[in-house]
Amino acid sequence: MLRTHTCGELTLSQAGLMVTLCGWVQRSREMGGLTFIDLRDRYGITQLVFNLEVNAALCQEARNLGREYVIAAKGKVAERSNKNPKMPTGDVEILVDSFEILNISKIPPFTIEDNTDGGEELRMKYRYLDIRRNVIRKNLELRHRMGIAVRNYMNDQGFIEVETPVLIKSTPEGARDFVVPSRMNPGQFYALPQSPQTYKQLLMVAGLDRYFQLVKCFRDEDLRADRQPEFTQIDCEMSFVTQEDILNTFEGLAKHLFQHIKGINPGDFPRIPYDQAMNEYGSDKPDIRFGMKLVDLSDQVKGKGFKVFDDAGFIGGINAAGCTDYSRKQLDELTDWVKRPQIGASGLVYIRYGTDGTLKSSVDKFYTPEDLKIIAEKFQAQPGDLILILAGKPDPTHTALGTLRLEMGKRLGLINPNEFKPLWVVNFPLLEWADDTQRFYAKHHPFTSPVPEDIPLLDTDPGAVRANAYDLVINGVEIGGGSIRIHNKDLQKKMFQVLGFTDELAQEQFGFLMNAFEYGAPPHGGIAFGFDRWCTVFAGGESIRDFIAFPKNNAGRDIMIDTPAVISQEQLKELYIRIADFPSK
RNA sequence: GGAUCGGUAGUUCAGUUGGUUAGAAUGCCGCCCUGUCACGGCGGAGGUCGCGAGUUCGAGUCUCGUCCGGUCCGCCA
Repeated sequence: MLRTHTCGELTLSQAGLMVTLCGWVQRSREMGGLTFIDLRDRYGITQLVFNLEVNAALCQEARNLGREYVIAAKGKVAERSNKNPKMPTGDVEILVDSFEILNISKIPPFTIEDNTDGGEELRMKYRYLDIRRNVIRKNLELRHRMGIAVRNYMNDQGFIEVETPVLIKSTPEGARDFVVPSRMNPGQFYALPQSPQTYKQLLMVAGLDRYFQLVKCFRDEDLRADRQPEFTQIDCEMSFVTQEDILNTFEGLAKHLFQHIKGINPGDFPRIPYDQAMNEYGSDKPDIRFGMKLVDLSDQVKGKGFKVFDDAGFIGGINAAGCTDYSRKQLDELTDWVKRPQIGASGLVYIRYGTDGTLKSSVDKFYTPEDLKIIAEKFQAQPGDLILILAGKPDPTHTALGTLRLEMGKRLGLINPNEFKPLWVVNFPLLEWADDTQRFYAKHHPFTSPVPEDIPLLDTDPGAVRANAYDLVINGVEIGGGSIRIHNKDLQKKMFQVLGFTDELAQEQFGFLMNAFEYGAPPHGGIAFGFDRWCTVFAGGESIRDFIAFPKNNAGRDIMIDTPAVISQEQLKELYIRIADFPSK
């Protein structure tokens, strides 16, 4: 070993000891006759001291050390005359006898500090320097502890971790697949898994009973702050279980993580049906850290001559309590905000409940003070409150109100970043109708079982069929989701029919699964959690990129190694691939 | 596919109705300083204002195009 101790562990109890430390030069301070160097490694920072009077040559050498030089320094641990209570090693320093430069460094393009001056792009380009910073390193350490805690809990519950293939088969449903050409099978392609879904079901047919895996998954879709093309799932499946069993088992996992990582007991998780989540929060992943629930006004406000409301399929609002000081200008700004294409509302109606008890609205032409009073009562509004109302088609208006609710919650400071409110959303619809392609799509995935009493509806009213599916939501973030699966070949076949698959296509794509179901498939179900997101939520982070060692940017590029990149003609030729003309950049 | 914000010193940013030599902080370099720890003091270097056209006597500033980055909608079973 080049070192005897780390830079984070020396205290007064080691005073007098000869030690050797290795690390990076964080910063040096020259005081004329004295030179101080902060030496940093993963574990902390220890101060090195050089005294011009004691060893002039060594002190001069130390003054030539630049930021991020890597050195090994040998010396005696000494009590400081001026202690620094802000750092764990602040009681001691090393009186350096000798040091060796293990490597020099160019001046880093940004400062390696908690509050770095580096922008996002630069930090990504020099990610290995970014990871030297406490912030990112601590994120990766949190991720490590989370992974260990997950494996411990799952192991204790009798789950076994099984690795499933990464080179699999492309399927038409769901996200776009990343594909990989096969040299040995010209013209044919593997796909990278969007999830190990079918494999874990086959492991249930195989009798493994309880499976889990911390596994990389891949989706070739456009990215966001919370979406990467490759990401990690905690993928789980169990046999001989009901939905109740799964919710209990994995509420246990979540509580275990809350306990061991955050040191908190979140209590039992509420279970909210999908319909209720949409009606009350305008979202299937509600942030229930604050109220401001949606209020349905559809029955109250029609027939007063206001055409927008009379023509709307749904009129609803929220009570942004305490916004009485919102000026006309702010309300106009809020109106523009909801009219942005991202939200898509056509307008915003407000009712201001003045502190003097008067009601003033943007639709006074159509509604008497008495009308407004009745509306205000529906919101349980108090003097000083501000009611915001949107109208339009039911689904988009609920969603828009949900977005407005979150925005107002943020603006009013109702969201406590240190609070955690997990919940289950249950009873999702099984299917979703798509107008453009005129067919149903699986809301979850095509292996999700319908609620048994709704199975007859598959023939008469597929859109009304509820699924045995559930999501875990924490603070408005979808952490995971799953379902009880179909384990019956005929029902699976029926499901593919409803989704518009011909029997031939279903057989071609998923024949291996349906065939397996003919050999004694047990009832089973499971769940998968977004591991990166869970880490992000626990740390109160904004972007999952800060919890991934080497993430991709918005365009799916790794700007550090500069990929994706073109490959050689020789490689293409081996793969029988010719690049077609494409719009040049 | 669409919306929107940004690109100026190594870095993070400011830059007025278009007008002299483009600024600040920090970092970097040099000198001074024996108890600093975001040390301090003095001095210095450092710019293709992303790129290309256009308008203008004159463009960091206005227009168009383009590239790059951030956020969001669509998309993400």
